Amino acid sequence: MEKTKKRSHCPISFALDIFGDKWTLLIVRDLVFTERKTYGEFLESDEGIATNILANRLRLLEDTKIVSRSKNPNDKRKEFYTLTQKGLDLIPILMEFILWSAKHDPETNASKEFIIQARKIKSALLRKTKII
Amino acid sequence: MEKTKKRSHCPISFALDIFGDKWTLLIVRDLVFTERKTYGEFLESDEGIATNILANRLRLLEDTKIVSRSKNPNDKRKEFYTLTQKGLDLIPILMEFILWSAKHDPETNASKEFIIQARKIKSALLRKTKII
DNA sequence: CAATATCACTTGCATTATGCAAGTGATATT
DNA sequence: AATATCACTTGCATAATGCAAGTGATATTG
Repeated sequence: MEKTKKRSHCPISFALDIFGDKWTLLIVRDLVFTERKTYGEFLESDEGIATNILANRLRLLEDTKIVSRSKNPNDKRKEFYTLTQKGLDLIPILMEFILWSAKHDPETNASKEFIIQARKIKSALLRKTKII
Repeated sequence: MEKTKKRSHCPISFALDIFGDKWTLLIVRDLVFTERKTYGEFLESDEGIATNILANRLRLLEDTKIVSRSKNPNDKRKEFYTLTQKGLDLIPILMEFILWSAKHDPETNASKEFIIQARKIKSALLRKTKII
């Protein structure tokens, strides 16, 4: 899989070249919102990523410096994956995904309280800046 | 192409089921940030989408109520595509994509002024809500 | 300490999606 | 009436994905 070719330097196209697929941001989601941090734990996520795809995406995330890996000193078979700053910078994107889906998926799992808090932040901002 | 199957009701997975690919959000980008609104105009975008993929994605965007189409009364060969409210609600996601890429692509095309303004909005918010 | 289990992958192969070029049918222009 | 344009569709080659069965290194168990 060739994920390194850039189609243009449009910032949206640049981002999609890296995480324009159905799996990459789910790994980032697991790193942000769950305790999952090893290969085996990512495999257990509900969506059921295939083993080869997971290995491929972890390599791409590492190549693009979104995650870094380190061996667990207590069990040298295990690798811990953690987000770099570049990866942490994806959190606002994830937040907007969540807000959009919470609004447009009638069966969303997103917790009401989470959405209320996230929306409050945004509306406070919009009032302050008089954009709307 | 089957884009209607939901893998889970995780809001991030729900969003990725719809626009977790390299093309869908580029069409939305064109509708938001450019004057492009017909099939032929989308084809001209720099990234070079294939004709069959464009047709497929426009159908999916229509099926998911993100865009709607209407015939041009002056030239009945032409279809105009426009964003619904659900499609307009994607703008914050696009904005976060732009901010992320502007930060992490050293060769980004994103205009400095645009980024400065977009960042101001966000930092005003963060100060106000004392999140950081 | 030998046998077995676990972990993080890789490999092979079938299925599905994408990319490219060449149509096609309806409408518009010359 | 002939040709051009528009929004697609079709066919086929190539690439990505999904699934099941390995593999090699380290850990655990009897």
